[in-house]
Amino acid sequence: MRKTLKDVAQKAGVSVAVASRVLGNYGYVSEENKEKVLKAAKQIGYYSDILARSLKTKKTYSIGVIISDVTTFFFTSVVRGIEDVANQSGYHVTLCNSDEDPQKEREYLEELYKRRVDGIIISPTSKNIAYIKKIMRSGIPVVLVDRKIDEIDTTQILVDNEWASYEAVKHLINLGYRRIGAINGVKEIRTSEERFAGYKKALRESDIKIDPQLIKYGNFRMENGKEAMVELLKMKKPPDAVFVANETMTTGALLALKENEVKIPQEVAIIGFDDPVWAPLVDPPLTTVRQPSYSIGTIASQVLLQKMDTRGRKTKHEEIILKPKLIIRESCGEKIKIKNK
Amino acid sequence: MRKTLKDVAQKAGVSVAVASRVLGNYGYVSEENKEKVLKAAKQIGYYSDILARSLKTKKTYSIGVIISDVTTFFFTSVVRGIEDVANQSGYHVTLCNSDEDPQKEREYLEELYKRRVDGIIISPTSKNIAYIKKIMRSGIPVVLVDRKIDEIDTTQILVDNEWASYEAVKHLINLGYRRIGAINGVKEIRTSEERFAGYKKALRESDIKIDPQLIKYGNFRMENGKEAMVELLKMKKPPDAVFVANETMTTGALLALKENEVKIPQEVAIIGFDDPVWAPLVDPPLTTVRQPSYSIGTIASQVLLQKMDTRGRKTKHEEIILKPKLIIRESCGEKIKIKNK
DNA sequence: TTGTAGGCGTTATCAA
DNA sequence: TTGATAACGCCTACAA
Repeated sequence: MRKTLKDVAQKAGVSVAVASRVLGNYGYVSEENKEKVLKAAKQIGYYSDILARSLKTKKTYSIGVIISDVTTFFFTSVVRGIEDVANQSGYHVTLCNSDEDPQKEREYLEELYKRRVDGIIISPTSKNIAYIKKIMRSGIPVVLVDRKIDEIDTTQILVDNEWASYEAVKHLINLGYRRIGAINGVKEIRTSEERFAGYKKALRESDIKIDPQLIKYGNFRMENGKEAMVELLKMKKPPDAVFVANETMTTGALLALKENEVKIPQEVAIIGFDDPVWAPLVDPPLTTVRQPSYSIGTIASQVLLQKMDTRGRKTKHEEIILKPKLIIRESCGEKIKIKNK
Repeated sequence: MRKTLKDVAQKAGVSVAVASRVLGNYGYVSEENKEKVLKAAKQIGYYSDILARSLKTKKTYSIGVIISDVTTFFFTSVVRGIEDVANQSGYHVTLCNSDEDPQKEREYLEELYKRRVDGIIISPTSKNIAYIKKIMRSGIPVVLVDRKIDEIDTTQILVDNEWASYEAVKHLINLGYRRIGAINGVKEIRTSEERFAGYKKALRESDIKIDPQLIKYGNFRMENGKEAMVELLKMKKPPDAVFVANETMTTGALLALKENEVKIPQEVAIIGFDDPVWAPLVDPPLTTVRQPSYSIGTIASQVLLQKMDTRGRKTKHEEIILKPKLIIRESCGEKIKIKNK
């Protein structure tokens, strides 16, 4: 059976209060008793029951993380970042995949609330804003990552999406591409909007007409990227370059290109958001926008830890915006050179 | 402030017992009171406190999962499998990355124990066997995945590693390769041993001498794979094919080949364990051993759920062995054809 | 069908 | 310094 404080106290011949004090490392205890308790605890293999402790102290030393899908490189490294700093401060993280599904997101939020996590880090859909606010009001600090939500007054760790995709598309334009397609994420998500805005801005700036036919929307999933790319390829006049707004859709798009034996970049150039480990290995090495994903995680964790310390104080809307980086490899080639060949 | 059952009861004008009964959905309650309670709970925004409940019921409805690294495709999909079925039964999973570090593994085991998870799924190092047994003895069921440990009497969801790597290496031999290198995982892990055994068996069967110089060991990490491949390439007589024992090391090995501009498979053929989404996209498309990772997860979860139901009954050592599949793409080419070119 | 009250394992107050 | 003892929020005999 599971050992309790009472067992320890009995074994050590002291009261539970004393046992609790030495094991909890607070209050006054004589050296003698301290030793006795420690020894007894070890002997019977006692481990404190966090449930009971939390019930009493109102601290669970756990934080909840809700992201859309651990399966991607981006979130995977955000999570590692979060964990690495949270663990260091003695916090445990419980992870939830919302799969971009507001319903699931809502359920996980409730679950985390019920489990009394001390704080939450979330990459939110835009459908549970009211509930997130409610949770915050109840005293649980929340930090947003990756996706901005104006209505929520807390710290948000973001990436300069518009700037990054602007740079990416401009890169294509500079290389001589003019018919540039885009495979975007779902419209409702701020991140998608921003990346799309960068795309439009770059085209506009170069006086390239925006052709709605070249613009596709997906749900950030592989299949969507694939389908979108297939549609693009099927056009009478397909694009000569494509900007893809995230990692999984890029994988899908590349798969489509492969299956249709389209030469990259000779027939279609491609540039993707997110820079997974395999980007340099594909054929040809993929030019990408690299997000500082691990840093997003560590910063989010640090900010949250701090908020948990100063609980109660009202938090303001605050944005920490990180700059992604364009990693130029070979999937965009150089339109001009290609033409001259 | 957080609402409690008492608040609900007060609001509904009944006793906490009644409120508890309707919210907990058990026992007798009049329709009238049921409605009143439900309404009150909703109005004040009540959510049960799982901590308190768990303390009383001894059930946390959460299971702990310890794997080496969520960052890999293999574990990522094992975890998705686990979660998908656990969630369906109302269980929550808390995830821990041990990074192959026995110390960390031990800490997480303790943490999960303290947090009173109802069950544990672990892909273990071989250093905490005694502690795992102790946890099991205390009544928490444990299921092992991916790595066999003879001394632990519980269900283990495994993959036929020896057979799979035997098939992989035989594939290379059939294609005409004779100088076949191996980049293995750490020796202490059963999985590594088994994969290495398959390699040896295939060579032996074809009367190919096993050259210790061609055999490298890594810690399942990317850098290791890279270094090992570099060493292999530096040999006066490098291998003409290499078998790599897991995904991350394969990534590293491919990176090394790329950086050294080694042509695959003309100069060195390569075959990797694990089949990440990007395998078909690399240059050339990678021949791999695909493990049924998602199934490993779902099965582990199902088995664990069942064990949690029949708690107390003593469990036996039992192995569920799944067959991986060789996915032939182009990274092994055909030695003979290459020679004839 | 309802309500009272004790207990889950800890922490923490207060008197000794 | 120590030890009773009252919470923490919930469940659940048991009595009514």
